[in-house]
Amino acid sequence: MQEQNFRELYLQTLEKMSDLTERQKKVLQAALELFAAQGFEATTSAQIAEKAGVSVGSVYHHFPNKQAILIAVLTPVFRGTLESVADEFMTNTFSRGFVTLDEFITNVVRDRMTYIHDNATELKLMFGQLLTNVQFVEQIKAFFGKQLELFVLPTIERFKKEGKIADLPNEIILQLTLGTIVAYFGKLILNIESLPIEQEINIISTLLIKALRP
Amino acid sequence: MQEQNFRELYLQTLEKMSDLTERQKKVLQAALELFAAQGFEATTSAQIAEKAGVSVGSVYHHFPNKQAILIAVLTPVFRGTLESVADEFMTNTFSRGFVTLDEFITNVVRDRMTYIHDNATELKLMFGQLLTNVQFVEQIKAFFGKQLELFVLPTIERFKKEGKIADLPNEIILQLTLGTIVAYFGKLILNIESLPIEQEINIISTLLIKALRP
Amino acid sequence: MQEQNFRELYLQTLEKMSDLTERQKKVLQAALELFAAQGFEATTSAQIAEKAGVSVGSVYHHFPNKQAILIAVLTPVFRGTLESVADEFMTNTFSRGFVTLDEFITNVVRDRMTYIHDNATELKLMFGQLLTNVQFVEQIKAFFGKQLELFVLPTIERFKKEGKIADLPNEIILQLTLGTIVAYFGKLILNIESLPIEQEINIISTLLIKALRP
Amino acid sequence: MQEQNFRELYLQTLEKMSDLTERQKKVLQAALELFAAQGFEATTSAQIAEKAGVSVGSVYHHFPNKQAILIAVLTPVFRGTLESVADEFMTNTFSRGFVTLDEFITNVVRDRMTYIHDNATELKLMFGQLLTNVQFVEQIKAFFGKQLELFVLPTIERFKKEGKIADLPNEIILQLTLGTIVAYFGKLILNIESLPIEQEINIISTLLIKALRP
DNA sequence: GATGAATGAGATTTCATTCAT
DNA sequence: AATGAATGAAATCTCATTCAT
Repeated sequence: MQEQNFRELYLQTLEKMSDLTERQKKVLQAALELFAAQGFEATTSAQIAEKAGVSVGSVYHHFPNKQAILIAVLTPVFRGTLESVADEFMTNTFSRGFVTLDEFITNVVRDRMTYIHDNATELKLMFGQLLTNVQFVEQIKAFFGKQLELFVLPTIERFKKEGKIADLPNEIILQLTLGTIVAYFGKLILNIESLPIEQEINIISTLLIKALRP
Repeated sequence: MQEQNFRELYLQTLEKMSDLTERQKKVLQAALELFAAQGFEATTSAQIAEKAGVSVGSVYHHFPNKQAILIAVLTPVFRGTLESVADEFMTNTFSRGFVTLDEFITNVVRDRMTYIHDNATELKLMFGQLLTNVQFVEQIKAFFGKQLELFVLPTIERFKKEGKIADLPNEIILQLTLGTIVAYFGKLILNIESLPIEQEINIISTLLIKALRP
Repeated sequence: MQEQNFRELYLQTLEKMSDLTERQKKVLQAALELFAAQGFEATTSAQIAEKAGVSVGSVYHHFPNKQAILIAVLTPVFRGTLESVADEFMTNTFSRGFVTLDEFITNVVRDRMTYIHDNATELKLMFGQLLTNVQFVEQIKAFFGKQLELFVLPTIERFKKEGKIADLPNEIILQLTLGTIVAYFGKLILNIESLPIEQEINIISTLLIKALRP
Repeated sequence: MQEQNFRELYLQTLEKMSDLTERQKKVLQAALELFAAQGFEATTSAQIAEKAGVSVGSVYHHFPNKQAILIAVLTPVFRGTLESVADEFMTNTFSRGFVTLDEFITNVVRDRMTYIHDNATELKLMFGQLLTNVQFVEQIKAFFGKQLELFVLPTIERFKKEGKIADLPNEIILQLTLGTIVAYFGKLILNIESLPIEQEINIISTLLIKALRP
């Protein structure tokens, strides 16, 4: 991966992402599934073209190279995973003016676990990239850090002040909460049977609340 | 990846793993680092040879193909990750006949977090394979499942009977515990600052104990 | 380059060259500049279309293929370079009934150096083709040979008979004269500073006259 | 042609040029002939490999890309064309302490025309590159300029001081001399019959001497 | 006529693997 | 055993040309 071009390609790609043709969407969908299943390097242009039902030349007519396809695929995942934190937190969780820790935790758990459940393929690709793509790690960290600063940490601080949550370092609270939630993704990947998602959400929420209560 | 040969190659490789020459160790170390950093597919034989300070021909003299190198690298990781559960659990934890949940949890957390801390590179490679290597997933599941059946679950059951732990489904207990522990690996990967490991172990243990107490 | 079609394409192209649309002229101008700067092979249809400000499809609407564009571009160059010899020689030089070698040489030098000066791009393309395009070489030779036979050599012979020029083989006279003139093109290509063209013409003419005098 | 890398590739290539294997020489010889006959862009790796009697992979084992082959081919041409000016001028011409303009001109003409006669293929490639390769033009100019400054111009100046040569601008003297000599190359390219080379040298020398005498 | 998306043939390049030394 | 040159199969990418709109 030519890492030096990542940012440049990213910006170029973003421009074109607003109005994708039907064909481009098919290519991206095919690429997403293949990248997630086999990894980026192990996926060939020919496989993408075939799965998308177009010619290889057509793939390259719309995207300058394979890396651009990766970026075009990652961008919505990236946004969906992280920007939605802001949107959904604000609209679903924070904006409702939660008073109890219970409601807060339950909502966060429901929100994120549902997201994981609905977007397992996208997340698989994202995790794969986190392991080997240094540039991507930086982008994720920058974006994720900002979201935390803006939305999550202030809420946790508020709970601390109100004495509704144990006085733990924020990083530990996040490690416990997110770790437990992300472990749900691990179960999906490993194809381990789970309880029905609604039940999972309830039990996990209860556990986390118990752990975090002062 | 020629998946049909995985098991066969694995067995062949195991045989030779007992007495590795100096040269072979250098190759495996180089391969480990490159696979972890770039992924298996993105790593070329030439890179491995160069990093190991040997010729390409030499690499192929000791290993029949690139996949065999992967297996040879993965095997100790695999064992180190999972077999050690047995060893260490039995020698350090279980065999001592713990009576309190506190001691049990604290020991598990210390054991696994220390392992993660000391073997981040190996684990990175393992996670990468978990995402794309179906055969590997099966092996991991089989092995991990057996270890759980043999050592971990009986202990948890014992605690349940003794009323020392909340009456939760085992999978939830594991999700909470392992998720929180594995999140420590996430921090390492993302290069996020942590507390000193001793402190992390203490706080995390305390939190998990609090969550799991009846 | 499909050489077998060159002549056929050439004849087809000639027919259409008399009445070029505005669009076709833009395409040919763009192609001329790109072919001269980068060479024929290194220039893509897309580049021509873009530089001409038209679509790729439009280029192919007017010309059957890339080679036809080359021919359409070369033809006027070809004619401009060689047919003009006839025109200009007859109207400017020969028809005036020169009596002195001085006037003859000075006029030839002025005529050709001015042409080179005004058509450097076209000539660059022509020289490029002379190096690699066998068909083109044949055409140039045939055409050039005819012009020489008809206009230039008779004049030289006349001068010889009149004792106004040294008794040298014609090919040597041409080598000296044309070589020195074409070297002016070399200076342009290499971006080497020259004297003002009027001065160049005078000095070069003087030198050639001195060399060719009996 | 990725022009930004030309210099870098050039330097890398030079290092390896000192000890070429038999196989590399065959590849370079094949490439030289094909590039000269068809041009760089029109020559495929497969053609080079076939003509050299090796596999395509083998070509790329020794040269990182097609451009590196071009550079490796051009370098000796470049050197042969220009460095030899220094060597041969010094050993054959200048060092003999010529006293007459006649001997000087005759030697230069013989030296360069013989070189052209013996290296027409190499020169064809070089001229082709001069037309389209900006980087190469710069290298040629720099090198050629230096050779002129060091060897040729001082000699011309000496002749001027001694009153053995007409008082003309140096650039004009070069244009006349080199133009006439290079025109010999033109004849070869156009496949125009010449006199026997010894005779050509004599007549051309005589003409140039006549033109340059005070 | 005009457009530019689509394509397929082919070019460049990569790389795991083999093999002569 | 060790080396690294050699190879062929396959991957990425390019581009002249076609064609539906």
